[in-house]
Amino acid sequence: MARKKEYIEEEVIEKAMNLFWRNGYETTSVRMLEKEMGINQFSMYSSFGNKHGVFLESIKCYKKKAKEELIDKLKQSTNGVEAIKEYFYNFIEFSKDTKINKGCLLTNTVNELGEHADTVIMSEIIKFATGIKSHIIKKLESDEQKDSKTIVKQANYLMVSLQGLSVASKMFERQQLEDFIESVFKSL
Amino acid sequence: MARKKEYIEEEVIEKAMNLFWRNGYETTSVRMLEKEMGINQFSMYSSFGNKHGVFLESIKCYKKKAKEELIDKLKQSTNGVEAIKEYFYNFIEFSKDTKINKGCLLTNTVNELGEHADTVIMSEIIKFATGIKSHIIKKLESDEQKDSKTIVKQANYLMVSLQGLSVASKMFERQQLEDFIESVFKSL
DNA sequence: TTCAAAACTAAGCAATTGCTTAGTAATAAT
DNA sequence: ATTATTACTAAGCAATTGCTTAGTTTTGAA
Repeated sequence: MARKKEYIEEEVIEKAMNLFWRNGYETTSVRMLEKEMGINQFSMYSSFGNKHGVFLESIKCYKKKAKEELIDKLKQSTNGVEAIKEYFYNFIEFSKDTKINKGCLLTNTVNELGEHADTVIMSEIIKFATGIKSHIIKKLESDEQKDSKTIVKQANYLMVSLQGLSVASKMFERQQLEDFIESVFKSL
Repeated sequence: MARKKEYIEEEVIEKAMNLFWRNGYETTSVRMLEKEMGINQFSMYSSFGNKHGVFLESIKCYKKKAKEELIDKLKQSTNGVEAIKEYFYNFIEFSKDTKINKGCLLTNTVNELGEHADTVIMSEIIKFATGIKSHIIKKLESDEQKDSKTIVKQANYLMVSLQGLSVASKMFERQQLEDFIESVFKSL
């Protein structure tokens, strides 16, 4: 009855996501997306509505990828606090690019769009951050000695440190990042 | 012989700087700069060459302001490591805005432009970061017990933490930021 | 007062932005 | 084979981008 799509939406969104990850939202033009995704603007707009829609799906794609490559590993590990440290190191690998790292797409987005960021996108980001935090808390709780108050404080500390690692990975050398991670976990 | 300028370049640049600080480089258009600076585009271009030139001068203006309000205080203090902690707290006040903080203009810039950033601007940023680091090292050295190797490691740690604070201040509440700062300095 | 130099106003430039639309091609139930 | 439905191509839309330029006003030394 109708013609078939010549592309798989999930596949082209992953390409879009990588472009947004490298360049940010504003700097990524629809023409660039066209080329990278390998589809026409018409197809883009009929599949995802507008540039914003492409970005929103890219965010979801990123979350899925980060879940598979980072969060699931954290969840499965039985190493307690050491597992969180591994998460930090895994993140550096996860965000690797040509020489300079790409950071975390979600952190990049908040940093770029700030309060101008769409509420739907912001809620996606907050949900993700909340998820990571609760997993960190679980790992901290495996250390019996800690009371709940210090656990919350340490979780906050680790979350901000993670942000720091994301930004710093875009400008600092590997050694400095490792120094940072080691120092962060020395105090726990 | 010639007509007088109706504006003071230093004054209009400070206004431009505040706009860049709030919005970032790309999102700040020449029309917005026109309004905020209170001068015509022609004047802008004759004084500063192009948008990039306005930005470069804004960066210099930011560095000057940060020096006066943050770095000089750090330098003058005799509180050792405690002085660095005060620097962290002062930074939060320094970057305050309506509800959400603006972060550090230089960190924001690296984060936005990444490797696309102009080399002149990048060298300005690196010079600034190097300056802060050397001041931090001086304060760390006032603690006699530390050997030079741990001082370097701790300085790296504090620099990345500062980046983290900059980004986190754009999305987290005051309490979480304070928890972070306290945790950072607990381990030193 | 004259007049060249500099600073102003404002209109407009080409290029790029996100997005739309008119026309054509493929699909499969009828 | 016909036909309605959907997906494609590609041209083009208004709006905005950074920047320029033509023309006017101000200035102070000559």
